[in-house]
Amino acid sequence: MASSSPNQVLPKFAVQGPACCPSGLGEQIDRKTAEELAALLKAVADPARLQILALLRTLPGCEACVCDLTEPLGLTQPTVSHHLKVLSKAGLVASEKRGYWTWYRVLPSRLGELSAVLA
Amino acid sequence: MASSSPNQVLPKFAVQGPACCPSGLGEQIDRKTAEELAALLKAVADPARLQILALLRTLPGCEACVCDLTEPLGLTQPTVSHHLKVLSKAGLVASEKRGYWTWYRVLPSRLGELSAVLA
DNA sequence: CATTCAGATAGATGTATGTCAATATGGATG
DNA sequence: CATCCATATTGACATACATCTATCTGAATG
Repeated sequence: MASSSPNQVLPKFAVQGPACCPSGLGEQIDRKTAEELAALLKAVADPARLQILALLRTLPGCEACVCDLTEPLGLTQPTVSHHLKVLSKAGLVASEKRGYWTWYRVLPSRLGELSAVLA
Repeated sequence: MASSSPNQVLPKFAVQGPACCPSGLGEQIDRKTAEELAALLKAVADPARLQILALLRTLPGCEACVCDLTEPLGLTQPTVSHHLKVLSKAGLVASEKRGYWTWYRVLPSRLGELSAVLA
Protein backbone atom coordinates (compact mmCIF):
# COMPACT_ATOMS: atom_id res chain seq x y z
CA MET A 1 0.00 0.00 0.00
CA ALA A 2 3.10 2.17 0.02
CA SER A 3 2.00 4.37 2.89
CA SER A 4 4.09 7.50 2.71
CA SER A 5 3.25 11.02 3.90
CA PRO A 6 -0.42 10.20 4.36
CA ASN A 7 -2.12 13.26 5.75
CA GLN A 8 0.99 15.39 6.03
CA VAL A 9 -0.07 19.01 6.09
CA LEU A 10 3.02 20.90 7.06
CA PRO A 11 2.31 24.28 8.63
CA LYS A 12 3.69 27.24 6.81
CA PHE A 13 6.78 28.05 8.78
CA ALA A 14 8.29 31.40 8.06
CA VAL A 15 11.60 31.07 6.27
CA GLN A 16 12.96 34.51 7.09
CA GLY A 17 13.54 35.87 10.57
CA PRO A 18 14.60 39.18 12.06
CA ALA A 19 17.90 40.75 11.19
CA CYS A 20 19.52 39.80 14.50
CA CYS A 21 19.25 36.12 13.78
CA PRO A 22 17.50 35.31 10.51
CA SER A 23 15.68 32.01 10.60
CA GLY A 24 12.48 30.19 9.97
CA LEU A 25 12.06 30.38 13.71
CA GLY A 26 12.05 34.14 13.42
CA GLU A 27 8.58 34.79 14.74
CA GLN A 28 6.57 33.46 17.62
CA ILE A 29 4.92 30.14 16.93
CA ASP A 30 1.85 28.87 18.71
CA ARG A 31 1.79 25.59 20.57
CA LYS A 32 0.10 23.67 17.79
CA THR A 33 2.61 24.75 15.15
CA ALA A 34 5.44 24.01 17.57
CA GLU A 35 4.07 20.52 18.17
CA GLU A 36 3.87 19.77 14.46
CA LEU A 37 7.40 20.93 13.84
CA ALA A 38 8.63 19.07 16.93
CA ALA A 39 6.98 15.88 15.68
CA LEU A 40 8.89 16.14 12.43
CA LEU A 41 12.13 16.82 14.27
CA LYS A 42 11.53 13.91 16.63
CA ALA A 43 11.32 11.60 13.64
CA VAL A 44 14.86 12.60 12.74
CA ALA A 45 16.22 12.91 16.27
CA ASP A 46 17.18 9.28 16.68
CA PRO A 47 20.57 7.69 15.95
CA ALA A 48 19.15 4.68 14.15
CA ARG A 49 16.88 6.78 11.96
CA LEU A 50 19.69 9.17 11.10
CA GLN A 51 21.81 6.20 10.11
CA ILE A 52 18.96 4.85 7.99
CA LEU A 53 18.60 8.16 6.15
CA ALA A 54 22.34 8.48 5.67
CA LEU A 55 22.66 4.89 4.54
CA LEU A 56 19.78 5.10 2.07
CA ARG A 57 21.41 8.14 0.52
CA THR A 58 24.57 6.22 -0.23
CA LEU A 59 22.71 3.59 -2.22
CA PRO A 60 21.70 3.70 -5.91
CA GLY A 61 18.34 5.43 -6.17
CA CYS A 62 18.58 6.30 -2.47
CA GLU A 63 16.62 3.18 -1.68
CA ALA A 64 16.95 -0.19 0.01
CA CYS A 65 14.85 -3.01 1.36
CA VAL A 66 14.60 -3.68 5.08
CA CYS A 67 16.89 -6.69 5.02
CA ASP A 68 19.72 -4.53 3.66
CA LEU A 69 19.51 -2.25 6.69
CA THR A 70 19.49 -4.61 9.66
CA GLU A 71 23.09 -5.70 9.47
CA PRO A 72 24.76 -2.28 9.01
CA LEU A 73 22.57 -0.88 11.80
CA GLY A 74 23.10 -3.79 14.17
CA LEU A 75 19.39 -3.89 14.96
CA THR A 76 16.75 -6.60 14.59
CA GLN A 77 14.33 -6.62 11.68
CA PRO A 78 11.29 -5.54 13.75
CA THR A 79 13.23 -2.62 15.18
CA VAL A 80 14.33 -1.47 11.74
CA SER A 81 10.76 -1.89 10.54
CA HIS A 82 9.59 0.27 13.42
CA HIS A 83 12.02 3.05 12.57
CA LEU A 84 11.03 2.95 8.92
CA LYS A 85 7.41 3.31 9.95
CA VAL A 86 8.26 6.40 11.98
CA LEU A 87 10.17 7.91 9.05
CA SER A 88 7.31 7.01 6.73
CA LYS A 89 4.68 8.65 8.92
CA ALA A 90 6.81 11.78 9.00
CA GLY A 91 6.94 11.80 5.21
CA LEU A 92 10.70 11.35 5.15
CA VAL A 93 10.70 8.07 3.26
CA ALA A 94 8.31 6.30 0.90
CA SER A 95 7.81 2.56 0.58
CA GLU A 96 6.95 0.35 -2.34
CA LYS A 97 6.50 -3.40 -2.51
CA ARG A 98 8.43 -5.08 -5.31
CA GLY A 99 8.37 -8.87 -5.33
CA TYR A 100 9.38 -10.25 -1.95
CA TRP A 101 10.86 -7.02 -0.77
CA THR A 102 9.59 -3.68 0.35
CA TRP A 103 11.77 -0.87 -0.92
CA TYR A 104 12.16 2.27 1.09
CA ARG A 105 13.44 5.43 -0.50
CA VAL A 106 14.34 8.86 0.87
CA LEU A 107 12.10 11.80 0.07
CA PRO A 108 14.70 14.56 0.13
CA SER A 109 12.30 17.50 -0.10
CA ARG A 110 11.00 16.89 3.38
CA LEU A 111 14.48 17.15 4.91
CA GLY A 112 14.96 20.29 2.86
CA GLU A 113 11.94 21.87 4.51
CA LEU A 114 13.37 21.10 7.93
CA SER A 115 16.67 22.56 6.93
CA ALA A 116 15.05 25.75 5.69
CA VAL A 117 13.11 26.23 8.92
CA LEU A 118 16.21 25.94 11.07
CA ALA A 119 18.49 27.99 8.85
CA MET B 1 28.45 30.62 35.73
CA ALA B 2 26.85 31.01 32.31
CA SER B 3 27.19 27.40 31.27
CA SER B 4 26.84 27.35 27.51
CA SER B 5 28.23 24.83 25.03
CA PRO B 6 30.59 23.32 27.62
CA ASN B 7 32.34 20.43 25.98
CA GLN B 8 30.55 20.66 22.67
CA VAL B 9 32.69 19.06 20.05
CA LEU B 10 30.44 18.73 17.06
CA PRO B 11 31.52 15.96 14.71
CA LYS B 12 32.39 17.04 11.20
CA PHE B 13 29.31 16.17 9.29
CA ALA B 14 29.69 16.17 5.55
CA VAL B 15 27.81 19.04 4.01
CA GLN B 16 27.57 17.62 0.50
CA GLY B 17 25.95 14.35 -0.44
CA PRO B 18 25.58 12.27 -3.58
CA ALA B 19 23.94 13.67 -6.68
CA CYS B 20 20.72 11.76 -6.17
CA CYS B 21 19.92 13.60 -2.96
CA PRO B 22 22.61 16.05 -1.87
CA SER B 23 22.79 16.45 1.88
CA GLY B 24 25.00 16.48 4.91
CA LEU B 25 23.57 13.02 5.48
CA GLY B 26 25.12 11.98 2.20
CA GLU B 27 27.48 9.38 3.52
CA GLN B 28 27.19 6.60 6.07
CA ILE B 29 27.61 7.74 9.62
CA ASP B 30 28.70 5.53 12.46
CA ARG B 31 26.67 5.01 15.58
CA LYS B 32 28.63 7.49 17.67
CA THR B 33 28.32 10.30 15.15
CA ALA B 34 24.63 9.51 14.74
CA GLU B 35 24.15 9.69 18.50
CA GLU B 36 25.80 13.08 18.73
CA LEU B 37 23.74 14.51 15.93
CA ALA B 38 20.59 12.92 17.37
CA ALA B 39 21.31 14.49 20.74
CA LEU B 40 21.48 17.92 19.14
CA LEU B 41 18.27 17.28 17.23
CA LYS B 42 16.54 16.02 20.38
CA ALA B 43 17.29 19.32 22.04
CA VAL B 44 15.29 21.07 19.33
CA ALA B 45 12.62 18.42 18.91
CA ASP B 46 10.33 19.69 21.64
CA PRO B 47 7.43 22.11 21.26
CA ALA B 48 8.31 24.17 24.31
CA ARG B 49 11.95 24.51 23.29
CA LEU B 50 11.02 25.45 19.74
CA GLN B 51 8.73 28.12 21.15
CA ILE B 52 11.53 29.36 23.39
CA LEU B 53 13.92 29.67 20.44
CA ALA B 54 11.31 31.37 18.28
CA LEU B 55 10.31 33.70 21.08
CA LEU B 56 13.87 34.67 21.95
CA ARG B 57 14.44 35.58 18.32
CA THR B 58 11.60 38.06 18.34
CA LEU B 59 13.10 40.00 21.24
CA PRO B 60 15.74 42.77 21.10
CA GLY B 61 19.16 41.11 21.20
CA CYS B 62 17.46 37.73 20.84
CA GLU B 63 17.49 37.39 24.60
CA ALA B 64 15.18 37.23 27.59
CA CYS B 65 15.18 36.27 31.24
CA VAL B 66 13.32 33.21 32.46
CA CYS B 67 10.44 35.15 33.95
CA ASP B 68 9.64 36.62 30.54
CA LEU B 69 9.15 33.17 29.10
CA THR B 70 6.87 31.41 31.57
CA GLU B 71 3.69 33.30 30.74
CA PRO B 72 3.86 33.13 26.93
CA LEU B 73 4.73 29.43 27.15
CA GLY B 74 2.10 28.59 29.75
CA LEU B 75 4.62 26.57 31.73
CA THR B 76 5.90 26.84 35.29
CA GLN B 77 9.24 28.45 36.08
CA PRO B 78 11.02 25.17 36.90
CA THR B 79 9.84 23.64 33.64
CA VAL B 80 11.06 26.62 31.62
CA SER B 81 14.33 26.49 33.53
CA HIS B 82 14.65 22.82 32.66
CA HIS B 83 14.14 23.47 28.95
CA LEU B 84 16.67 26.29 28.99
CA LYS B 85 19.17 23.94 30.57
CA VAL B 86 18.62 21.44 27.77
CA LEU B 87 19.08 24.13 25.14
CA SER B 88 22.15 25.38 26.96
CA LYS B 89 23.77 21.95 27.14
CA ALA B 90 23.19 21.59 23.41
CA GLY B 91 24.94 24.88 22.79
CA LEU B 92 21.82 26.48 21.35
CA VAL B 93 21.57 29.26 23.91
CA ALA B 94 23.98 31.00 26.26
CA SER B 95 23.17 32.38 29.70
CA GLU B 96 24.49 35.35 31.58
CA LYS B 97 23.59 36.62 35.03
CA ARG B 98 22.82 40.34 35.16
CA GLY B 99 21.50 41.65 38.45
CA TYR B 100 18.57 39.63 39.65
CA TRP B 101 17.96 38.02 36.31
CA THR B 102 19.61 35.38 34.19
CA TRP B 103 19.51 36.34 30.54
CA TYR B 104 19.36 33.66 27.92
CA ARG B 105 20.26 34.42 24.32
CA VAL B 106 20.13 32.40 21.14
CA LEU B 107 23.37 31.23 19.58
CA PRO B 108 22.28 31.19 15.95
CA SER B 109 25.36 29.49 14.55
CA ARG B 110 24.46 26.22 16.18
CA LEU B 111 21.08 26.12 14.50
CA GLY B 112 22.84 26.95 11.26
CA GLU B 113 25.00 23.86 11.61
CA LEU B 114 21.92 21.72 12.05
CA SER B 115 20.32 23.29 9.04
CA ALA B 116 23.39 22.65 6.91
CA VAL B 117 23.54 18.99 7.89
CA LEU B 118 19.93 18.37 6.93
CA ALA B 119 19.96 20.41 3.74
C1' DC C 1 -2.66 -25.30 -2.13
C1' DA C 2 1.33 -25.99 0.89
C1' DT C 3 5.61 -23.83 1.61
C1' DT C 4 8.72 -20.20 1.98
C1' DC C 5 10.43 -15.82 2.70
C1' DA C 6 10.37 -10.61 3.72
C1' DG C 7 8.22 -7.64 6.32
C1' DA C 8 4.58 -6.02 9.75
C1' DT C 9 2.42 -6.32 14.12
C1' DA C 10 1.78 -7.43 19.05
C1' DG C 11 3.31 -7.64 23.63
C1' DA C 12 6.71 -6.91 27.14
C1' DT C 13 10.29 -4.29 29.34
C1' DG C 14 13.52 -0.88 30.72
C1' DT C 15 14.85 3.78 30.09
C1' DA C 16 14.23 8.61 28.93
C1' DT C 17 11.56 12.66 29.29
C1' DG C 18 8.15 16.49 30.23
C1' DT C 19 5.79 18.37 33.91
C1' DC C 20 4.77 20.12 38.49
C1' DA C 21 5.08 21.29 43.65
C1' DA C 22 8.37 22.04 47.03
C1' DT C 23 12.66 23.59 48.33
C1' DA C 24 17.47 25.17 47.89
C1' DT C 25 20.77 28.76 46.12
C1' DG C 26 22.83 32.90 45.66
C1' DG C 27 23.21 37.65 44.36
C1' DA C 28 21.21 42.34 45.51
C1' DT C 29 19.58 45.52 48.95
C1' DG C 30 18.45 47.80 53.00
C1' DC D 1 23.47 40.22 58.27
C1' DA D 2 18.54 39.56 57.38
C1' DT D 3 15.50 39.74 53.66
C1' DC D 4 13.91 39.37 49.06
C1' DC D 5 13.74 38.00 44.54
C1' DA D 6 14.80 35.29 40.28
C1' DT D 7 16.49 31.12 39.18
C1' DA D 8 18.16 26.31 39.93
C1' DT D 9 17.58 21.87 41.88
C1' DT D 10 15.12 17.90 43.80
C1' DG D 11 11.76 14.40 43.93
C1' DA D 12 7.70 12.45 42.17
C1' DC D 13 4.84 10.96 38.52
C1' DA D 14 2.92 9.83 34.12
C1' DT D 15 3.82 9.25 29.49
C1' DA D 16 6.60 8.27 25.45
C1' DC D 17 9.90 5.52 23.27
C1' DA D 18 13.61 2.15 21.71
C1' DT D 19 14.34 -2.45 21.73
C1' DC D 20 13.66 -7.34 21.80
C1' DT D 21 11.15 -12.05 21.14
C1' DA D 22 7.35 -14.20 19.28
C1' DT D 23 3.92 -14.33 16.00
C1' DC D 24 1.05 -12.86 12.09
C1' DT D 25 0.42 -11.48 7.06
C1' DG D 26 0.72 -11.81 2.40
C1' DA D 27 2.92 -12.36 -1.87
C1' DA D 28 5.78 -15.67 -4.71
C1' DT D 29 6.65 -20.35 -6.09
C1' DG D 30 6.69 -25.10 -6.82
